[in-house]
Formats: sequence, C-alpha cells, structure tokens
Amino acid sequence: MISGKFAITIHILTLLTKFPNDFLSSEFIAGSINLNPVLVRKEIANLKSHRLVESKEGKNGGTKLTVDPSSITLKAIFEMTFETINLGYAKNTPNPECPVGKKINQNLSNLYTNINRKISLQLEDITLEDFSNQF
Amino acid sequence: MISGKFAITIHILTLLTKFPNDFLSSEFIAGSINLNPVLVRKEIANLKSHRLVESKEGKNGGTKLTVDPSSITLKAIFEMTFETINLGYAKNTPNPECPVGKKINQNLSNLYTNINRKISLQLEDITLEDFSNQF
DNA sequence: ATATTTGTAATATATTTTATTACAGTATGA
DNA sequence: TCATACTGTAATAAAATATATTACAAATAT
Repeated sequence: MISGKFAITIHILTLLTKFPNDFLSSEFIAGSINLNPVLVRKEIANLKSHRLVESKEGKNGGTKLTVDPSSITLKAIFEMTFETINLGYAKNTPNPECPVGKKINQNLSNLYTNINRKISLQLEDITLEDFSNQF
Repeated sequence: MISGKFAITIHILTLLTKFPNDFLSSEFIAGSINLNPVLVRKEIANLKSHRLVESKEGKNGGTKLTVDPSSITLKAIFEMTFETINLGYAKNTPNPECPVGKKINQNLSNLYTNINRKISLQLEDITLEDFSNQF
C-alpha cells in the first residue's frame, strides 16, 4: 500500500490554484477530496512548513497559495510528501552471514536511487500550473 | 508503506542464480532474507506461475531457476510483483460535483502511466544476471 | 518407514493509514 | 461584546494491509 499523501497534496494545491484569491477552508477542500478535514489540515501544515501556502485562522479563515503556480514543480511537491520512491525492502534485516543478504539492501538502494533520478527529471518538467490547467 | 514483494522476489532469484544447480529450500532462502519460510513459498508460487522457477517436493526438495538469468530483466520481475508504480491516490472517491474532484484520479493516472514508462525503460536494461553479478 | 520438504489454508500479530473526537485559540462581524 | 466559524493539534479509534505463525496433507529421498 502507498499512502495518499502525494495525491491529497496535489489535490489541495490544485484547488488553491483554481481559487487564487480565496482562503479555502479545510472543510471545503475535504469535501472535494472526500476526506476528513483534520487530515487536510495536516497536509496543509506540511505545505505551510515549506512556505507554499498561508492560513488565516478564525471565521472566514482558510488557506491560500503564497507562490505562483508556475514556479512550483511536481518534483518539489513530490519531495515534500515522499522523500523517495522505492519498490520496497524486506522488512527484517537480512542475514549478514550470507553474501547475498549482506549486500541486498545496498544494491536495491542503488537501483532505487537511479529510479528516483528518472522520476525527478520527469516531474521537474511539470509545474503546478500545468497540472491545474488540465482541469 | 510498501510491501516487500519486489525486494523479496529479487532476493530469492539472486540466490537461485548463485546456486544454479541446487534445489534451494524455502527454509534456506528464508534464512538469508530473515523472513518466514511460508512467505518465501508464496513468492515462489508466484514465480512458478510465471514459469521462472520449478520446485521439487519432498525430502531434498526445493526450488531452482528454469530460465537463464541473462534472459530475464528486472522489468519482468517488477511486473510480476507490482503491476505499476504509483505515487498514490486518496482513498475515497473524490467529489464528482467538483471539477477538480471529478478529474483528479484520471489526471494522476496519466501522470503515473508516464512514470511507469520511464521506470520500465530503466529496468528493462538490467538483467537478473547483471543484478546478481553485483554480489 | 522415517524424515524432510512443498503447498496451502486458517488465524494471529504488527504496522500503517485514515477517521473521529475534542477542545483551545483566533478572527469576523452582527 | 458575543456568537459563530474557522485553524491547529493532540489523543484515540477504526480500518486496511503486511507479515508471522500454526497446522497439516501430499510428495519424495534415503
């Protein structure tokens, strides 16, 4: 399984891009995603820590973008939600007495690093504006 | 979280490549991965359904490769364990009344398809033999 | 025959993800 | 100023997934 963090974050940012002049409430955003508003606020907290959005508390409060959607790439969003993509590791520490067990995680890690490079190159070319314009 | 299926399967196949003339028991393989033997047998069942390995039951039984490790790519292994890589979807059905909710999954899906193409191209170039030679 | 191994089902445990509840703090505006 | 509507965050619960364990029938080597 993979968590929905990236998808949720993109969804939030797309909505904020579509309504650049409004402070959108977590309730409203949650209604579009069909998700609990608390979880929306958690992802927004993450976006805030990266200075992509600002929030206003209190009545008529909500969240809006602080950056131009053409200046932020999906790569940046990807890095805010996952550090890396990987195809997984076995849960337990492999047997260090075995030549394969000893090196497997390092070799998988090298493989995954290369995959991440490719994904990053691709996501670097797509801005939030590009993505939002599809809607 | 991501399941360890791919990593476990690669580990199994690497061991089988290293001992091409032996039937390795699930117990032995599990000892290298540090995993329950039943889970090893489950992944082997999957490999068998793809005709990459054969097993022998009974005493001194086990599993061995049926293919040349230079003829099988990591892409094929990837496809046997995951169908696709994706960066996730929000769990619930997004709101179809919302222009963003209505299209978000399709747009994410398109994005992920492109990512999968890139990953596939990369994994296509690496054979099981290549991977095993790193050990 | 006995011991060892696969194959598989059933069940349990652990972990992760998502949801809910609760409430303090803040701003709006009637 | 006071009711209302938000954010922020913690604590807890529920659901989903991943991994582990137990059990045992069937197969086969010696």
